[in-house]
Amino acid sequence: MTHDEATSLRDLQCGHLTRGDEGRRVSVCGWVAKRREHGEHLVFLDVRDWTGVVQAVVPGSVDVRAEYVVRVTGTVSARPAGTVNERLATGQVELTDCEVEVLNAAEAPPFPLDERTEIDEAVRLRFRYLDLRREPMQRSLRTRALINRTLRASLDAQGFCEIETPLLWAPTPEGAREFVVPSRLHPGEFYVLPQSPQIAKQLLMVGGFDRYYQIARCLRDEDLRADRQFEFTQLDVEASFVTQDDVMGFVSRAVAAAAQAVTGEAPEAIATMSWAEALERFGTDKPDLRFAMELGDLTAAFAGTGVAALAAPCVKGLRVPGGAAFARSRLDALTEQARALGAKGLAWFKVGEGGLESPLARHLSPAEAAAIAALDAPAPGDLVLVVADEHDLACRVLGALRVTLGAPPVGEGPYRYAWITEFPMFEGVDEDGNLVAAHHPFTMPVAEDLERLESDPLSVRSQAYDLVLNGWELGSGSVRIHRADIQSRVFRALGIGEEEAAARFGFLLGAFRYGAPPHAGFAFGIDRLSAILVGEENIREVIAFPKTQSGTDLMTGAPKAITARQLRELRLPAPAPRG
RNA sequence: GGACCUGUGGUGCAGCUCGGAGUGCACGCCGCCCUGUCAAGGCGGAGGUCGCGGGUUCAAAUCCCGUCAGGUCCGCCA
Repeated sequence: MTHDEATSLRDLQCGHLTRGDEGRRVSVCGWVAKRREHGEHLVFLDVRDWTGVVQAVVPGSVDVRAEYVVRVTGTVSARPAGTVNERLATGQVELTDCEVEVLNAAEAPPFPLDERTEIDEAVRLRFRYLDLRREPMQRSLRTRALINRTLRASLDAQGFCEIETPLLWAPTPEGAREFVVPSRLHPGEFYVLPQSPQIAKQLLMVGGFDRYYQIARCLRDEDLRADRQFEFTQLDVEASFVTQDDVMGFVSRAVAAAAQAVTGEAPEAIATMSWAEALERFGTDKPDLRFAMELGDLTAAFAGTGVAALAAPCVKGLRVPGGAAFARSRLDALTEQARALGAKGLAWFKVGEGGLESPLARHLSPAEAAAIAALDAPAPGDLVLVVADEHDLACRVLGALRVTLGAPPVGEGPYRYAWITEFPMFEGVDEDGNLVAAHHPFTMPVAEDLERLESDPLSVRSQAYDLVLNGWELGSGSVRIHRADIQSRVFRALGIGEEEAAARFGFLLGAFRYGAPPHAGFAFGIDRLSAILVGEENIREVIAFPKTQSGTDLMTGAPKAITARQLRELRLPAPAPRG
């Protein structure tokens, strides 16, 4: 305890009473967790605050029940022999000769606030203020606060300056769908809420703040998931006169400090892997390194194969330990999943003592069968899944099956971090035939690839890097383009004309004409890091007031209609009825 | 936009496959009893449009169709 927990109403918090306080007459405040009545002359009250529970012994009846807010004044006493409760942190002591002051009565809560009962999440969200009173939410949000202040301390110590940036920003249509805010003073015109402080922080670099950070709220009007809310929080970092390695160092130190603060253990040094290697070995750009099951390459073995289903530019295999025992229905489900991901099919081979068992087995040449049987670390009783297709698709399909078959829950240790580097500059081509930026259009290409920007753009790598933890993308960053000539070439490659660039990012490009330093940055999701470090698989568990998957708030009822007057002031037409 | 899972007193479940009276369990709630309990105990009681609508059937919590809500995922998330 670094602060004085006493207030005008209390001397100690409930969970902090110990034998050392014996004999003191003290007051505690909290909620009644439990009442155990033994007739007119003896009542036990468990009084709870976030630090824990203490037993109060009341000589006589007392008119309280669960969740009443009380101030209890009593004498800290060692419990009589035989009544010590080992399961309670304060179980050596109790408050005796108690006077109970009811600070507020309470109705019976809609669900029990103990930890034993799993409550439907919709009910928890409707009564979130009660859910927050429960121990798991207390632990999650307080751990998140610890992460926040550890990140701040680390970046402060590394010479970073915390700066806030606007929530009301200008529309820059690109990337994620933006939340729109109508302007009252300028009818018909709009602010947008920032998807991230990306452009603002680059302007801070031009402004001479050579190490900036912010714990920033970001807003994206995209569909929600277990790891995605409309609004989420990023540790946003940008620095000048740095390289990719400098930024990765800053972030690695901050994340390591936060992880150590929570788990008590320093994470091992974060491995670095190229995007190409991650795709080749794990079939994804966010590999879960907690388990093996790496993809194997069978392309050479199947070059010129006679099996039509396996004739493709790329043949990849995945060994599933013990998978030979899978029922046909399970194999069918895997095949279904592979098809849903875009594969034409999924070939499976059960590895038995006597050879391969599969509908395709008798069509294989001996060399092909041997290659499958030898894949990875072969053992009888395994299953080998094979996808033959274009290279990236084959890898991604098996990468997804690898996670389905092998990944533990994300919040389950150990924690395995990885830096993924050398991303492709462009993801592919959109409907109009223009290249699509893999990161964002201000990302610097790898220097030695720059000469191919026009001739072979899809082969150009970028100086972008992701931080991955247990198969979740924590965040990403890049070295930014600070030179107008390179920026023009990238815009041109993306099909963004000079006029369009000026309209969208004019103020940024203008700023870059007045001496932009070389700079680079990163941003990672504090919601995701917090969820993983507290052992949850869903970021709603580390957010005080989250939205449902359909974007509603079950407690406030948001979103809601606004009044006709509000609409008039904003010069917005009343919306047409739904349907 | 799409796929799948879930919905039964305040809470958590069972019942649904194979239709037969809202049947059951635990917690909570209300009343009474109880001087060392701590998931206290004992006795009694209240509490349900089985998410909603339609269909099949002599009969629907159960089968079928639709719909709403919550969740997981695909698309989307530079």
